[in-house]
Amino acid sequence: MRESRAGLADVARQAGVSPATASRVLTGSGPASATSRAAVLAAAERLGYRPHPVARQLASGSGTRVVFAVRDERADILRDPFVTRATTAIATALCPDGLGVSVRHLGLECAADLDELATDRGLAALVLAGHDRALLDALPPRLRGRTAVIGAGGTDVDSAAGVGALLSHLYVIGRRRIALISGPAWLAASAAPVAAYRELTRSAGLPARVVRGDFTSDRGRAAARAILRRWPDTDAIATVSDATALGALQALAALGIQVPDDVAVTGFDDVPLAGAVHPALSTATHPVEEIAAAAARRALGEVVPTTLFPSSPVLRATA
Amino acid sequence: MRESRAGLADVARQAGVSPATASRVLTGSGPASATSRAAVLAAAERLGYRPHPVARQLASGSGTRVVFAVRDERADILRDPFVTRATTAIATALCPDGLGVSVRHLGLECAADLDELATDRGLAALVLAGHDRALLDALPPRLRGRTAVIGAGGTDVDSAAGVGALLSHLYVIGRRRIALISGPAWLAASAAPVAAYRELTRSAGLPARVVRGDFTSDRGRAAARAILRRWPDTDAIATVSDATALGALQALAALGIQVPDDVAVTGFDDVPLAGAVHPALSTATHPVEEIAAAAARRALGEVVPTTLFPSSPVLRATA
DNA sequence: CTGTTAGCGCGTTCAG
DNA sequence: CTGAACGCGCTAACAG
Repeated sequence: MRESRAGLADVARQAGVSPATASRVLTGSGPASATSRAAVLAAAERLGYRPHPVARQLASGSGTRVVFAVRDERADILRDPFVTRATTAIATALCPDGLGVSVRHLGLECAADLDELATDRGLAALVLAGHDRALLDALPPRLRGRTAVIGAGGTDVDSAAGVGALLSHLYVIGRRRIALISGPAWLAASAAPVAAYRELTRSAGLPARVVRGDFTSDRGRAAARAILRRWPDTDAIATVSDATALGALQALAALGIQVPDDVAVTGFDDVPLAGAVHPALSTATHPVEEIAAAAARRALGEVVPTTLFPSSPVLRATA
Repeated sequence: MRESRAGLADVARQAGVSPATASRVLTGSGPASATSRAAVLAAAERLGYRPHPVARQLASGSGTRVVFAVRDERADILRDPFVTRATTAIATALCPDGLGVSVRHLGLECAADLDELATDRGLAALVLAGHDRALLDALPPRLRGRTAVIGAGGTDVDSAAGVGALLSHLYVIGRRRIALISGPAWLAASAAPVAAYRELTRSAGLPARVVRGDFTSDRGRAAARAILRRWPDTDAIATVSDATALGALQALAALGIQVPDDVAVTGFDDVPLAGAVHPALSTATHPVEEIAAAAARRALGEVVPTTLFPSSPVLRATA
């Protein structure tokens, strides 16, 4: 293996053109005759040319890192399975491009942090999670066009359809008194699943039983207890997060209630070990890796078709 | 808010010194008189100076990203809770430094990949997971001193002590026929827990029952079944991964065996939802965030005291 | 201890 | 379509 460095200058010399031309060919920006293009490409190939990412970024003014900013009340959201999985997905997708990811927690009030991020000269793009419509509109100009939203708060996954499918399933297996543990109030995206729920209960003439949750298992536990205290005949509990569902499962077990015989339970997200618990959790799965990678590319300015990713039910044992 | 950029030159001018001096003060490298130091610091503060990470990295020759390379047979190890959590921890720790992290999967045979990483000019440091002694010794020279090892395969956490503590606990609560589901054979670090196990069983005169696992819940399920088939009187199953333990729990439930009454179970790692399952998993917890951050800093050349991080038992319901 | 002089490796104006 | 400059913002050698 050669002594590592083959610079753009080397390539240009080998190809018999100027560095400028070589640059144009290799970055695909700017005109170049077929002849010189071929020569440059060949030379680059032969020399095993690998552009120096740092130099390129300095010259072009683009940054070197994508920041993944997660907005939530709690700082330990950074341990959340969805967040860690998305982070890794972005970090994996960007590896070939020589870009890295930084993660940052943002409190609910984060305008100042966004301003600070806007002045970060090393920032190539921003991926936001847990966001609110208002904040997106108030995004600093420098961040506009370099930002993509992901996950809860985003519009990337068809969560209404996912929750809807799970609810339908509960109905199909005969459940008629279905309760819902929803998402936190501050999250705009919490509305869609609730709407889907109200739609079903209204059209099927079922009672509406909604308790607010917050994506934690503790809240799931408490919410499940509250539901059964208030509506003892509940025969199914739908949630919008696996953690919540697991908490609910714990509460039910403690009360000696059989799952799914007495009460069916559904989660949402399909966390890595959702299928490994007993009884195995029925939930909705999402292509988190693809979603995160697509968001990162879009934030970087690539034109990625804005597909609404599917939310597919995974029926295991709890429902 | 000012028009964003305050360059080193501006700071130097304001402070009445040369850019070089300003640089020396701000990077802490090189001599500087108390007078000019104060002046520079004050000017930087006043101007809200934020160094341009990319320029700095180009000039100093350091890279912009830390690569987190995970070696494993399966590519979906990148979805493993430990890996995703470590990734996020590194990405969080590096954010203030303007550095990002890239993740990459490495097969068991990865010498070529390491060579390629060695020629990556954007690479600031390498964090390795799932590594073998031999590979570390064969590390390309360019990577030497820029690499740190983490997690399974590393020597950062006192896993022998953690497993030992869990095993002792099982003994203390009266278990006398304890089986162990170990780690995969190719991982050097799999040896320590097994050694701790053999130590206990030998000194306490207990039967040794070891079955090989691989950190997956599927294997945990199969291994638990095998254990009970072969040694029906087993009253405890210790594992070296929470996923494995959850799989074992599923198998036990399917067999109608009560946990922990009939068989106690212990995991290892304390994955995010380990306490949210029912029965709540007893396991050993590790400061993954600190471990990962420390590894990243060490890889970057910072002198981080080489502490052996603790592996602390968390006794919940399964043992 | 400090200022001056050179680059780091590449993108990007401009003439031609 | 191409080449010659210049500059990104900062650090690293050297002299002084």
